[in-house]
Amino acid sequence: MSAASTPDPTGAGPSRREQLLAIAAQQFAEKGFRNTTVRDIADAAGILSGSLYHHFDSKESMVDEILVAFQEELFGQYDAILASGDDARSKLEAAVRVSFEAIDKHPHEVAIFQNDANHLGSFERFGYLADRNAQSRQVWVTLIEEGVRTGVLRADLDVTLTYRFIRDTVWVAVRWYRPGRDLTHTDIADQYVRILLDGIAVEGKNHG
Amino acid sequence: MSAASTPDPTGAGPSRREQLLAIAAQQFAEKGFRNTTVRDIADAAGILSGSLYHHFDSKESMVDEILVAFQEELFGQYDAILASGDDARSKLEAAVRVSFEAIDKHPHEVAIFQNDANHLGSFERFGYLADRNAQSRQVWVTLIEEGVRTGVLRADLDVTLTYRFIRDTVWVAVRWYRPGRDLTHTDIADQYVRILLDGIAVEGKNHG
DNA sequence: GAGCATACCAAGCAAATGCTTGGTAGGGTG
DNA sequence: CACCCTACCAAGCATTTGCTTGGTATGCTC
Repeated sequence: MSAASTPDPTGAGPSRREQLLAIAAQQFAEKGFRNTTVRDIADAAGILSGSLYHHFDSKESMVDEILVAFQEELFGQYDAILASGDDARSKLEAAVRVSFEAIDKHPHEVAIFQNDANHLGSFERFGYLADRNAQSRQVWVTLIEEGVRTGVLRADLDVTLTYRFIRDTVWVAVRWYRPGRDLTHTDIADQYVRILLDGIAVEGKNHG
Repeated sequence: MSAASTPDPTGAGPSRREQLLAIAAQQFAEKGFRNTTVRDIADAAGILSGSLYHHFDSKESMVDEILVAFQEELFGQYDAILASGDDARSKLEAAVRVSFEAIDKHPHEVAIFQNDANHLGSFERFGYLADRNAQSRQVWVTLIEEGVRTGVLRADLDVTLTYRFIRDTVWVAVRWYRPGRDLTHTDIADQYVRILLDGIAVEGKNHG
């Protein structure tokens, strides 16, 4: 038990704070933010609930820290894609792939975002969630519109509806995708991109 | 106040029990099952929380009644589609349309199912949720496999992945669809079917 | 008008929950 | 050794939550 109370002087591993955040993220993802008690988190960490308040101000500040860190990483990748000189189809594919990679690397964070962003967003403290949501919409809409303009995507697409279709389809996969099973996130991204772009029907059998 | 405590002898309108269930469904859909308190429901109904227990055994029995009624209606429609003599593509389209119609007519029930089925399913009382989930999977997989067999759908489809793609894409729409706005549920179903079957790319521009 | 059913109130209880307070143990540093 | 920092415990408080209990008002029915 002495190891648990010993700080990490070498700085090699994650700090105790980061360890606790990872544990909290898992709990939040599994049960939702409001349904996770500070005692749940503390139990999972092997300490008492009161001890969490040595590291964090509140339960809210824990999710806050979790979400902000994740979003900064994700949107950094989106920005890089937008700034690249590739054609619209390649950029769209890249954005889908980056998203599935995020599900693979940060499943808890994505799940929290999917399940609790709506509820958390109603508090002033989490107003940035709405901003990030708008930013995400901007990324996808930009890519879709560029695709239509350059003749890569069908001109009769409802851009907003298509945006929702892509967004929902990609992120909702966090509900069933589990790393390390038969299909890798790259496999899934491949097939999703294929369905999204070309549909599931046999080519040339399109109805009018 | 006397009207509220007067039963409906004609049998024309919904019973008080049904009224309260509708109010509960809305609350559950908005805030989730566990995050909705019996006082929330009672407040929305204009009564005290204890009075709810004149009508229902528990908070759980309320969701139970809500979910069972909804599922019976939905799966009755799926069964009718499966039993019809239409071709695979028509049946697949019909199933998608019926699902969007369910979102339109019973948004609260669908939302509860989407958000809380996982959590509720861990209790023995709600074991039927897993059964219904399996039943739903069976419906879609049957339709997809028939489509592949009859040459309507691409033979290289991963059936399971395609099933998840369709299921997620359809039901997650409950998150943003609001009845009575610009797009009707029929409009949305049309476009979703089109994207699903033929993709968003311009025909003949398929890569690979 | 006596009996009964429906719909509700008023009050409260036991458990759970977020958070606080005061204290302890152990290691590093001067 | 004195001092301080990190990490934690022990105990508990105020509030919230699901649910219970005993009672009241209203209208229907015979």
